[in-house]
Order: sequence, then structure tokens, then C-alpha cells
Amino acid sequence: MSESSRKILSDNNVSITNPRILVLEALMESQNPQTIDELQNRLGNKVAKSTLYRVLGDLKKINVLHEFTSPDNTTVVELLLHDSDHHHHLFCSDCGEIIDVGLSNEFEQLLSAEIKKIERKFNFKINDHRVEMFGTCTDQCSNCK
Amino acid sequence: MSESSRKILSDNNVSITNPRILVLEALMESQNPQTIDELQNRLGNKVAKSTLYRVLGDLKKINVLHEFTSPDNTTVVELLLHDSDHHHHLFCSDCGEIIDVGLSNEFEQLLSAEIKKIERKFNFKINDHRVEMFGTCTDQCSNCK
DNA sequence: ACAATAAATGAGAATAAGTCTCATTTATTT
DNA sequence: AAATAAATGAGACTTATTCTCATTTATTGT
Repeated sequence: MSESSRKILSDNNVSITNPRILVLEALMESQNPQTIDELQNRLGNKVAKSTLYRVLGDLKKINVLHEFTSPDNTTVVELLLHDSDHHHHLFCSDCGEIIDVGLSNEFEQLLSAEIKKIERKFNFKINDHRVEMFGTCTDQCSNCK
Repeated sequence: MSESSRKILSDNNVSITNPRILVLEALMESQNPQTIDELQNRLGNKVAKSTLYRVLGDLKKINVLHEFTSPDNTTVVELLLHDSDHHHHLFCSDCGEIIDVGLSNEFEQLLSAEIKKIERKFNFKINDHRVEMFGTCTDQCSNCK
């Protein structure tokens, strides 16, 4: 269904075009963050490389896309539609997999308190944070068999 | 003093060469993480670009250098000589400054406990973690005046 | 629905960070 | 001090990302 893709675009006053819908659908096909390569493979030749990067830029601008870099320096991208989707990342150095991880509410509250201290100490306004965890998946993930 | 640089190298069975010493000293000149550009500027033309990247690779291999990426996708590098140097990062989206931040021991213990839960839940062995905080420095930092 | 206008796209050229090659220099070992 | 092994410098090469511009697609006003 391309309905939710269309809604994302219209809600943000971004014109509804085929490449934008295709990229959004490709992003929604995976639960976890994907590399640009994975995205390109999913899209086949349906969207030009330059357009893909431009659309990703557009989505960042309307704050529905989160882009970051994995420990092996690969750019990785994920949809982030609601503030309530706040989560963290777990990186496997064996297979490169990146997993979205939620931490407990109690812990998030403690973290917020800790961050308030940091704001005061460094005279910063902190508006986001993320915990990154690095390790190895000890069993058969999709890539590690 | 290039003594500590020499010691780092000899302690790790890496031959002591001029470029390696120069890079280590340049890294030690800043408390906070630096971009490759900053490093290159510090080094002037005393070390070739290819050598700089090679030396950084060497230092990563002996685990005294930590490399990561800032939110604007710039590669950033910092010395990390002792395990006790564990810390986190605060990023200013206005001026790009990156600040090393320590969190309280109590908090680190809670975080460790939370991470143990994640290890079990995802069947991972987690060997490192980092909290990234994003915001703006609300007053005059060296870049924001 | 239809022009007119504005915005987005595709294809490939341009840029820039990082890697690689290889002849020369510098360290290490004997 | 000579022989061997390792590291360096210079620049070519690679590859991810950005840019350009002619063409296509969406939007707006009538």
C-alpha cells in the first residue's frame, strides 16, 4: 500500500512523486536500518542514484528519516516517523547487522536526568540522544550462518 | 615531549618512526576529538596524506585510537589510551564542536545492567557502548562567537 | 480539464575522502 | 656497518556523494 507513503509526503507539504513513494516503500520494507546499497538493491533501476540521494535528503529535511554511520563507516538509513519511535542501536562487528533496541522507560528516565546534568555542566541545549552498543551476535543471525 | 608517544609505540611493538610520533603528538594536542582536516592542518606538510591514513590505521590496530563519525558525517578521531578513559560525546549542531563527556559511575552501572538485559534478549555479546548526545552550545564556544 | 509555471527527475560529469602502488628512505637486526 | 625488513611520499586510483542541466512530471489558476 502506498497510502502511508503518500500521507507522509502530503502531511509534510512535499509533492507526491513516484521516486519518493518508491523510496519510502523500500525504507518500510525493513524493520532495521539499511545501508544505501541495500536500498539501491531493493529499488533496482527504478530510481536513479542521484534521485535516491536527493529523496533521502528530502526525507531528512522533513524529519522522517534518520541517517547515521555504522562502526565500519557505512552510511545507514531508517524511517523514523513518530517521536515515540525513539530507540537505540546494537551493532554486530561480525556480520554488520544493525538492530533497533528499546531500553526500559525507567532507564530512559534516568538517562534524561543524567542528560539534564550534562546540559547544565556544559551549557548545552540537548535535544536528542542515542545509546550505541557494539558486540557480536553469538548465534545464527541471517548473515552469520 | 615525544616520550609518551615513543612509549605508546614501543609498548605495542610498533616501530618508532617520525610520522607516527608526529601524528601521536598532533592527536595529543587536543583534548577533544578532531576531524581529519584538523589533524592535517596541525601536521602541515610534515606527513603525507597516505601516511597519515596509514598511521591512523596502525593506531587503531593497537587500540589506542578511536574513530567515529559526527552527525554531519565527518570522520573524527581521538586517542584512547586507557580503558579508564571511557566516555561519551556531546555534539553541537551549530558549530560542529564535539565534547568528551563522562557520566556518573552510578549511571554507568545502571547502563551496564540495562546492557546485560539486551545481551540476553538479543543473544549478543556486547563489549562496548557509547551515549551520543545532540544539541547546541548555548553560549560562546571557541567556534560560536 | 488545460495551459502555464514550478518542481522533480535521470544521466552522467564532477568532487572529495580514503586506499593503493611502487620506487625510495628509514628502521631494525646481525 | 651491512643486510634485511618495514615504513614513507607522491601521486594514481577508487568509490560514495554531490552537482549540472536538459527533459519529464506535478501543481496552480482559469
